[in-house]
This record gives sequence, structure tokens and C-alpha cells, in this order.
Amino acid sequence: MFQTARSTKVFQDVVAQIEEAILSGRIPAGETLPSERELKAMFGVSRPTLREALRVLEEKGLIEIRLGTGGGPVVRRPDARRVAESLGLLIRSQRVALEHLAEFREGIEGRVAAQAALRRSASDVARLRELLAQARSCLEAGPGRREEFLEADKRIHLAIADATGNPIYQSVLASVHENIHRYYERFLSMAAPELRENYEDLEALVAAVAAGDAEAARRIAAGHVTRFNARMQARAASAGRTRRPRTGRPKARTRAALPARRLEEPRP
Amino acid sequence: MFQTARSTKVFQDVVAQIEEAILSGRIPAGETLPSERELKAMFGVSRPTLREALRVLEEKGLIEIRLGTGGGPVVRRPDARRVAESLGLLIRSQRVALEHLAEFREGIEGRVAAQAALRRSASDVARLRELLAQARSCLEAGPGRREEFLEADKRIHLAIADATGNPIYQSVLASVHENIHRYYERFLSMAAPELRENYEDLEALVAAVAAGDAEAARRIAAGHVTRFNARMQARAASAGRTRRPRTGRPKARTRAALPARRLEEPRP
DNA sequence: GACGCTAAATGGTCTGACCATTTATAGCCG
DNA sequence: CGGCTATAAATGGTCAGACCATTTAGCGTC
Repeated sequence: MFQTARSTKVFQDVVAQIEEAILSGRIPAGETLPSERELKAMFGVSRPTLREALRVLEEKGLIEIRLGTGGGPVVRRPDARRVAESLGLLIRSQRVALEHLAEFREGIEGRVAAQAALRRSASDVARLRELLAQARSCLEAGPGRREEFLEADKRIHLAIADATGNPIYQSVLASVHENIHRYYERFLSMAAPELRENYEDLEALVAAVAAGDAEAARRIAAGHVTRFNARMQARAASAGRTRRPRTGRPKARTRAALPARRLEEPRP
Repeated sequence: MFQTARSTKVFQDVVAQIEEAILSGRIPAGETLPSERELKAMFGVSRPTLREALRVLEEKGLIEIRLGTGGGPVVRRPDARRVAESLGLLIRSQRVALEHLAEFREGIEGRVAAQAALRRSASDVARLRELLAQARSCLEAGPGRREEFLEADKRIHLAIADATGNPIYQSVLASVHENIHRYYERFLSMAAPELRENYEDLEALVAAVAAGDAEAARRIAAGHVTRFNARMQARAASAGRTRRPRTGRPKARTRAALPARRLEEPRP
């Protein structure tokens, strides 16, 4: 029923103590922790052990390690990137198909647009218009800047999420877009008429958000995403079967032969 | 514009290579990687360096390290726990307020319920009814099992997310519930009438999902969550100001004095 | 055949040294 | 006197080899 209370691993104890000190606010963001040599003495552990602990804290986004004189472990405030990264890992580990991502996005973008319309500030609107202008110039520049257009499209969606003022929307939507663009790029449409239609959606969307018309923003965003997904899924279908998520967990316990070996030159 | 391509840190290179091997599927989940001593030879690095890399991979949820003979680094499939944890870190570091979490949940639960209604299988329905019965018995047992009732409530929501068949809904909703219960537990209502109302919502929700009535499911779920949030926020307000997220980033660069020092006995 | 013990494989930790990077500072030159 | 440069010091990054702790597989005994 219960696990052994005290962890047997020293580095976990170090992680826990430093994490607690950071999360409790005893060590504020921006503060530099003592150097590794000092910390090792404070905790009574060896340097490799301490470094494992620092690596874990770094991976959690709680500290950032700077080199050189005056460097050291600096306390950070965790941001949305960690959430996006772990969500991305989940998606990449082949448990999430394109349809899942698309469906999820459809569910969320409308809501985000509506909230953004209710809360947008003047600077949000200015930023959106600026991005829209960028997108337009990319579009009119022809095929050479189509990649850039898709990037601007993404930025507009993320700027709308920012306008909601809700960091959860920001990180979740960032994760979704990040993963759509990274792993399904080959299915994004580059045909001119479709890109133009896309652009017109965005223009209407920004207008609705700027006007504070939540219902219109919701409707336009939902329609935009639905069409976008339909096109992408059509291309995915014609390009062959989309990989389906696997189920179950293999129980094999053989040793894996790690294929690549790029770092094989030992130092003299 | 560009960063130096090759990372200067050896352990990052090791992380990247193993991560790529795992995510590309070359090493499937369940497989055990070579032992540390073998890996260190394969990559041409020292053991501490290799171990830092393994710690990072473990923290990412990509491997799990087992002790003893036949142990070693075992490839895992990342699950929602990492997402929930990083979201929790975001919340605990005071950048996410209760309102943000509540708002996000309101946006997603209706959609989840509707999708579940469209796709639920017989076994999903059976599981929901079972959980509902548990919740009811907890409710009728009186105050002593109210914690348990809230737990059952959570499980019902997660079971509905399971029924959608979309792993993104599952992990995102799991993360939200996890964090609501961990960090806002003191604001959850324990009053009998409210719990009963909660239960009745759930009963109606399960009925709608079972009947395949997506629109009803959506409406009931949305209302349920809205009421739940309103109650929780009322309690939070009366218990004092909800902590607001801070903005900006302190730039102070002094050395922090780490207060605690529990591991101070050096080994003999 | 069931049980317990032993040994081997594996991760966990320590020590101390040296290398690489960054920045502060002192000194030089204009 | 001011600005630039070279040097040194502080700090993280890496290495090497050793020993301890834990777990399991395999063997032997009952």
C-alpha cells in the first residue's frame, strides 16, 4: 500500500530540498544558488551526486545553470515551455494521431478566440494587426515565403491565446501548434487558394477579436480550424495511412542494441 | 540569429541521441538499454556524464531506471504524469491562479462530454455506472467519506475523457484535475447539499453519455463545471484574496543562502 | 518441488583531479 | 584620463577508478 517514506537516493533528497526552498519562495527567482562546491559541502554529498540533482532541477525548469565567473545555478520561474515540451513528448511517442491533435485543437480554439475577444487590450490588437500584415506580405510574395506565412499564421493564433491572459491556454495551444508544425508539416497545404482562404479567416478573426465580438470570434475560429484540419487530413489520407496509436505496453526485457555511436573518439 | 549547432555539453549530446532513438521507435518501450558501463563505452564518455544524461531522460519520462541484476535503463512510454507535473510546477510558482484553471476546465469539459457521448463503448458505460455507484455510496455514508466522494467525482470525469478515445483529452484533463485537487483542495466544498447537487449532475451526465446524446452531455457537463467553479471561487474569495500571478522577472543576482541542511553528517 | 542462500550484475556514491568558459580586473596604450 | 586588452580567478564540465547498496538469477539443499 505505501512506499518506503524516505527515498534511498541521495540526489532525490537534494532535489526535494532545493525544490521546496524554491517553491516556498524562500529563494526567489533570479537569485543565484551557492556554487556547486559550496552546495556539495552544505548537503554533504559528492559533486557528481549534486550535479545529478541540479540536472533534474534544470530539467524541471526550476533553475538555469550559467557558466563562468559569477555563474552558477540561478533560480528560474517555470514557464509554459515545460508543459509544452512534456505534452510534445506525449504526442511524439506515437500515442497521438493527427486526428487526435486536430480534434483537440478544434475544441479549444473557438473558446480561446471568444475569451480573447472579451479581454483583449489595445496592445494585443496592435500586435495582431502587425502579425496580420506580415502574413499578408508573405502571402503576396508568392511560393517562396509560404513557410513564413504558416509561421505567421501560428503566431497569430498564439497571440490570440496570449490575449486571453490565461497561461494555461497559452501553453496548451503552443504545444498543439508546435506539434502540428513539427510532426505534420508535410500535410500542411501550400496551395495558393487555400492559403488565401486561410488568410481571410485570420483577417476576420482578428477583426472580431478587436471588436470584442466573442461569439463571432468563436464561430470564425472554429470554422477556420475545422477547414484547416479537413484539408490536412485529406492530404494525410491520400499520402497513405496515418500512423495509428499503439496500445498496450510491450513486456519484452531484452537488451536494446543502441545503433548510433557518434562520440567514439576517446580523448588522448 | 542562429545558435551554435553543436552543443558544447557532452551530456546533452548523449541525451539527444538516446532521445532520438526512443522517439523514432528504434528502441521500443519496455526494452532495456545497455548498462551504464556499456553505454559509457559506447558514447565514449565518463560515467558521471552518462548518468547526468540518464537523469535528464528519466526526468523527461522517457526511461525508468531499475536497480539490481537485470536492471538498467528501461524505455518507458511518456504518460500524462509529466504534463501534470509541469503544469503543477507552473501553478505552484504562482503564475497560474485558480481562475485560470477553472476557466480552462470550463472550456474543455463540455467538449469532452460531447465527444464521449458520440464514441462511448459498452465497457465505458459500465465503468461509468460503477463509479457512479461508488460515488453514491460515499455520499450516503456521510461526512466521513466525503474525500472519497470527491475522488470518485474526479474518476468519473477522467473516465469520460477516456471514453473519447483521445489521449490528449485524457492527459490534459487528468493534469487539470490533479492540480485542482492538490493545490486547491481547501476550497472544495464539503457541504452535503452541494455534494448532492454535484452527484445529481454526474448522474445526469452519465445518463446523457450512455444515451449518446452529445448535446445534452455537453450542456450538463458545462453547467456542472461552472457551478463547481463558482462555489470553489466563492470559498477562495471568502478565505482571503486568491494569489495573483506575478509578472516580470527579478534581476537580482545575489547569492542565496540555502537555509536547510539536513544531510550534514559525512560518511565515516 | 519448494525454499533459502550465494554470487554476480547493476545502479548509487565518493574522491580528487584537470579542462573549458566566462567575467572581472588590472594594466597598458592612445 | 578613458578605452581597450590581456590576464587571472571563479565556476561549471568532464574524466578516472574505486567501493557500496540493491536486486535478481541460479544453485544447492531439504
